[in-house]
Amino acid sequence: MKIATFNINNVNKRLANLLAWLSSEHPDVVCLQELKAETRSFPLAAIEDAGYHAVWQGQRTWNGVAILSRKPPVLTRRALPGAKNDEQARYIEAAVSGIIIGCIYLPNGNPQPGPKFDYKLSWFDRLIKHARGMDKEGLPVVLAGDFNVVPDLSIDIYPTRSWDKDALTQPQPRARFALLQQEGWLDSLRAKHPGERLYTYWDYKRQRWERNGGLRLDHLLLNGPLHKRLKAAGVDRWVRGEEGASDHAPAWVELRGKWKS
DNA sequence: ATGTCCTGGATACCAGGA
Repeated sequence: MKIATFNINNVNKRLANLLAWLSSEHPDVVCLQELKAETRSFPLAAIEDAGYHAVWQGQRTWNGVAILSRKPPVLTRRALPGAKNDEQARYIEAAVSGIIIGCIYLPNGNPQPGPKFDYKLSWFDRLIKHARGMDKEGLPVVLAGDFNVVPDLSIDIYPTRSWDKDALTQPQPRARFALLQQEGWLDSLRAKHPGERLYTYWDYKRQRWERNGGLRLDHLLLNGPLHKRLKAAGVDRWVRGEEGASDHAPAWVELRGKWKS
């Protein structure tokens, strides 16, 4: 069972890229971020034609998240709990094949310091709290998405000082990511590729893709009940090199065990 | 500081977000 996360950076603008990747890699479940489409503008017909069911939460202009699945996902949430007036479409959750899939688009947080960075940190705190609650219930959970965090500055970003003041590299969000790991959420790409430079995002600016100036921002975290099932993990880098590509590439995990309905 | 890509609102570019 292959579960992937892909910041598509406008699902309608890059629909051809998405469909090409789906037909080539055949993920069973896909978490999408940055749909940049209103709920009614989600390209459901094309996604169904490609063999997927979907649940999604759209928003005009910004954000937007979706979960695609070869078997019908059972929607469990369309927002992250813990805030009364958070209108931003950054979280959707569904059960697929006995696994809870949390699809995450964590706030970018720039510029920092400032209110956007504060929002990033409070959103992250809400995520940690919700993750604890789900873990306590003993269900297998995958938290997959664009966390907008570079976990380890020595290996998850190309050698540079350019991002030193950026919200993606600050100690506060990195400490929160580390806390999730301490609480049993396995960083599956890192677990399968210790010591290896892995990137999932390359800025459009300054030929970052051509120079492999990447950052690892997209993560798939597994709670305890899934650790033993982790078979493989990787990044579909080729997607970033296609015409009209998103600035992110898909990241994925392969889990052992039957794909059950 | 720069660079890219895209949207939206006010135009016939520019601000803003990522």
